[in-house]
Amino acid sequence: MPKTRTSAKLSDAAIELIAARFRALSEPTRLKLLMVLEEGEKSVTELVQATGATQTNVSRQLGILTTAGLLARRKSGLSVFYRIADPGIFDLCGHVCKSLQKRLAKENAIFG
Amino acid sequence: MPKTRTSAKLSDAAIELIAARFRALSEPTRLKLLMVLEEGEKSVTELVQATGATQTNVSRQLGILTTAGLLARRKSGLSVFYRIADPGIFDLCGHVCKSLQKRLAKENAIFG
DNA sequence: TGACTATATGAGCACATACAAATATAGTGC
DNA sequence: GCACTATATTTGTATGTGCTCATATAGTCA
Repeated sequence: MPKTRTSAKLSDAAIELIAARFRALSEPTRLKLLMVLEEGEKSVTELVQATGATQTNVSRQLGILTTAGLLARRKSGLSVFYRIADPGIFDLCGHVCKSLQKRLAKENAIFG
Repeated sequence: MPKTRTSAKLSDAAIELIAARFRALSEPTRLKLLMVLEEGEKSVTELVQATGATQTNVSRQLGILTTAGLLARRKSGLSVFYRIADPGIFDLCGHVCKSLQKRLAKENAIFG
């Protein structure tokens, strides 16, 4: 029996969904927001302060992350609080970090 | 003791590297190439046939994936063979798939 | 060398999107 | 209602990039 392949024969629509999820994670501004939110739920104002980005841009990127299903929204009075909807993201980031470290170590070894 | 956060206080440069890796995975054409290559090493011509994309575009996307460190190249005669350099990618795709399935199931449950 | 095949690259178009400035919306308290 | 605050959206601009057509490069074989 052949080794199982996880990604064989996925439909074009499924592939597009996967690509979209990666695309949501492909901007530093959005990654920073996610990392701040790893501490816990935060208001837009807090996120503006934490990231140094403009309010306009923070709102927009939060909207993108929410539409992508990565964040959840909760309104309370004047404020809107965002929180991580899918903690699995951090596993992804962790994997990527490990992979990058391995690659850089290999490149260093060549020139070391 | 607080729960360990994997992504706290990463430098801007590190965050940009992570974003770049996700960006490399954010296009269906490139995901398709990776999935075909999961079967094993393939020439550009084989990849053109397998994906239905133009030769120009396949070459270009293979270049991007190689620069991103996801593929490795091997020349043999007239042909160039590409292979997966970092099999960890498929873990990433698997995680994303599971996450998407969970989300879709939840959305279905709401309307079911 | 010349004809042929496989792959890569340059130029240009079309489209997406990150960002900012200004404005709109929604909620609070007087 | 009015002033005030917090968040979202509209508009415009600049930049990035996926794709294609045409061409260049590299290798094989006669």
